[in-house]
Amino acid sequence: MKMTTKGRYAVTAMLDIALHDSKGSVNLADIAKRQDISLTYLEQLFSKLKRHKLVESVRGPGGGYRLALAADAITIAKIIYSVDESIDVTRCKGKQNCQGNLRCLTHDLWMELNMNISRFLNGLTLSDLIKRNNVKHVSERQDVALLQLQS
Amino acid sequence: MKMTTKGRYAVTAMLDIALHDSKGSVNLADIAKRQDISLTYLEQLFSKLKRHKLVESVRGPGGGYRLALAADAITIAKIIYSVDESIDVTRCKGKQNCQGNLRCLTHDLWMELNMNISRFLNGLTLSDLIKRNNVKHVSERQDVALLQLQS
DNA sequence: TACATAACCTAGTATTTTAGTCAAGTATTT
DNA sequence: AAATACTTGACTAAAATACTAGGTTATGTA
Repeated sequence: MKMTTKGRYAVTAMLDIALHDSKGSVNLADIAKRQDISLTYLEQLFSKLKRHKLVESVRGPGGGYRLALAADAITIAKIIYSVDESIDVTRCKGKQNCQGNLRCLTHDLWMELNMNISRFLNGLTLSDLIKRNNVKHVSERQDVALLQLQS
Repeated sequence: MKMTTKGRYAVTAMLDIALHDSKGSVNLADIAKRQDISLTYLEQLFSKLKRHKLVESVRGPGGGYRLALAADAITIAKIIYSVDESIDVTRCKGKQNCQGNLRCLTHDLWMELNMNISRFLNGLTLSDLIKRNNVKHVSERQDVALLQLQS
């Protein structure tokens, strides 16, 4: 699998929006501060998230991003897929040409692992995460920190 | 997670030994040919596998490597861990210092994914893989190919 | 209308990781 | 002694990652 900061940041940022979308839209500068992610890097990620129709943008003052779907319709798998292009652990991308033009000895093993990971990430949505106590606590801590920063 | 050719090659090579250990020991040159892996690269991997006591080496002519444990006692997780050092998807390596010195918003999510992957890879041994029909078929094909190469 | 705000876009780049190679060993069997 | 096979460590090209810089465009507000 390819599990990089790109995927981690994307999930974190999407979760941040889900937690703060009471105000209509959330701007990237706030997410950047709350989550300690570079603003310009976030912009790149959101260009992909928008292309995959997971968010909608509102331009101009007071604008920002909001979820394009309900939080319980956005799975973690979709988010990671949108920015990382793939969550594949095989070398051949499932094409079975890992040894010459045939399957390598462990091809099916990696395919199984793929399925296992996919099942987990597909079965988990943003709304599932929001409900969790640890997420609530961390989010509250971040909100307080941002307020102190601005005062 | 870090799932690279290192881990994939290691599992493939270990499986190759498990499939051919009737002769006492298997030398790396044969594995390299059967599995299309660079010999010197394999040497590096086996130095780690030996250090982690998954294989034993037999030096001198006719030597090679053999499993240090029964095939049903060697899990895929152990093999990957031996060469890749970790199958972790968090950024903080589980240390909870992903945001300053505190947990980031998605820390627990990645820990859960870690557990999920670990459960799968820990529950699967070399002997499980040997029993599979697709592994048998690919292995037979590789043996025939090696014989033709040598004649 | 001007201006501030925030999304949007295109390059470029430093750093890290990966996937190896190369060379010079050491140990063991025949 | 000679052949075979494992051992070790340093080195490297190429790719991927994680950014930064510097702009443009759209839109709401004074």
